[in-house]
Amino acid sequence: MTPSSAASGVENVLRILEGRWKLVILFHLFGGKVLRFSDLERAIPAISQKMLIQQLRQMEADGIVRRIVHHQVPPKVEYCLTDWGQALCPALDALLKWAAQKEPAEGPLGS
Amino acid sequence: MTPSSAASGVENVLRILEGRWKLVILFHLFGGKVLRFSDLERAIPAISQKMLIQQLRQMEADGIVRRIVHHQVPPKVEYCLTDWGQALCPALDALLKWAAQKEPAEGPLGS
DNA sequence: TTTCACCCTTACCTTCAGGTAAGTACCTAA
DNA sequence: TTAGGTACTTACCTGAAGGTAAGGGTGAAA
Repeated sequence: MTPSSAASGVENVLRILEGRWKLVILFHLFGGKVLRFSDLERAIPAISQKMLIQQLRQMEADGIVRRIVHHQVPPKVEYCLTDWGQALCPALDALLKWAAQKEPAEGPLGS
Repeated sequence: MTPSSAASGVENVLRILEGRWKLVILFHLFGGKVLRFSDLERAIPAISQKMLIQQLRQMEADGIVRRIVHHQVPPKVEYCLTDWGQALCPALDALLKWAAQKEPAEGPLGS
């Protein structure tokens, strides 16, 4: 495994997580929660409808979010995580723990 | 811990890793390797000098890369990872393992 | 006096993620 | 006939990341 191949493997993962709102959505759905489109709008007031649907569609295409359509009037669409999406939790936790390890005394102040 | 605060914690980590070349540089330095500027240029032929230095400087500012200047002519500058930078390895591994877990049979083909 | 290796720095341009604002389609209720 | 709720879609704009190309400073070697 070369540095480049390892890097591109991680890049593929990051590409799934990148996007201004994906992590927020993800954390709202962690724990098996099932939310409607309008629930997510309310939970994330700063997001526009365009962005919300765009991020959800990408996450669905990536296989971390499942979309459930109920054919009703008015329409009802629910979103939840796939098993694979749920499995992200420990990996993100590892990143958080790494961030917490940082030694504060590292002033790079020398000229 | 709210979904938003958890998300922003992870976002701070991703901000360190984002950047077209940072992961490639990171994987070239993993394992305690110490490389000169020109070594990195040779190792990553597609990168421009501007990008190489830009990414290295950001990684240095983030505290994952250490820069060692030898005052010589011609100049000699070496780069290696900090302890904290090395500690990223297992966290990235967790992401890679997560990616490997993905079930192939997930065709979202229904209309 | 010109060339060379090395490590950057600067100016300029292109691309694209993400933002705003408005429109669409459907049926219900008044 | 009009208003309203829900889940999108579309058009347009902006800022920042990243790309290219070129310059700069040093001293040894030729």
